[in-house]
Amino acid sequence: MPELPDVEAVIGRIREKVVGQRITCVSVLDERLAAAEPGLGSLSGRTVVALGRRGKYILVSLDDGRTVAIHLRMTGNLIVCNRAEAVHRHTRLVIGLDDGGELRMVDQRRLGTVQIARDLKSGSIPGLIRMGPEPLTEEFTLERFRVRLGRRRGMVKSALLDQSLVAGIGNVYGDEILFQSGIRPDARVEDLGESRIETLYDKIRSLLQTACEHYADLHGRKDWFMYGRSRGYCVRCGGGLDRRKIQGRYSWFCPRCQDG
DNA sequence: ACAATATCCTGCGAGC
DNA sequence: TGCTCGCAGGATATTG
Repeated sequence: MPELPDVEAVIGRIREKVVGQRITCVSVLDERLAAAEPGLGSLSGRTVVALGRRGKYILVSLDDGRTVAIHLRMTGNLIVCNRAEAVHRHTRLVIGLDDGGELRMVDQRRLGTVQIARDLKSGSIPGLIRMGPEPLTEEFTLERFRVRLGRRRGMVKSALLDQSLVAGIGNVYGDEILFQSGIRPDARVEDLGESRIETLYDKIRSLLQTACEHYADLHGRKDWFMYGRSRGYCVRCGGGLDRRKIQGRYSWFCPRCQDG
């Protein structure tokens, strides 16, 4: 489920209940998770000093300088609840907290990952090494976007899904951004032209910003492409949507409203 | 360099 | 009822 705004929402929901807490115990309920990161038990006794985000990664900073990088992939979620509460069927990791609460990672499809880095900058988390600029910060400038986009070819949707170009965009927000920009997902990057590149840049920023700010109301936004996408029609012209498989997943678009 | 495909997983609804 | 198929808001490796 999570793209940049979703990851932000998860962090916002749990931050106050986690930061400042000392970890009392760790139990890994999924063998693959345990095998991929054998050091999870060593988190016991440490205190969480901060919660952050890089791309779609949730970064948990500890008092010993280490960072736990959590990626929720398709179905992952983080919740904080009292230890007395029943453990949901798909719970893969439980981190006990000082105050009697528990941070739980729930992930139906088990594609989510948890990795511990001794030092975030050491490059021990492969997915973070070539992570592109954060779209909602000043490091993501039009100029930088233009240059990086200019160096590549192929379909625009592929470019948006590439985390090394811009961090945090996924399949759904990618479609939304392209709809707002009036650009087809299978348009070629090399054919875009200056004005469309600028539009794309603006929409990436404005859309992600709006989605983060009004995250709770997103479901009811009937003027969003996402709303019509799940129903197969265009929220602007009312016509039927087309879809095309790009990067192994479907991109939805309106053939009338997205011409470029 | 890019595109298509397979892979990692589970579960849901559609269609037979 | 039960089966198979396609699909799901992700990332990566491999092959053409």
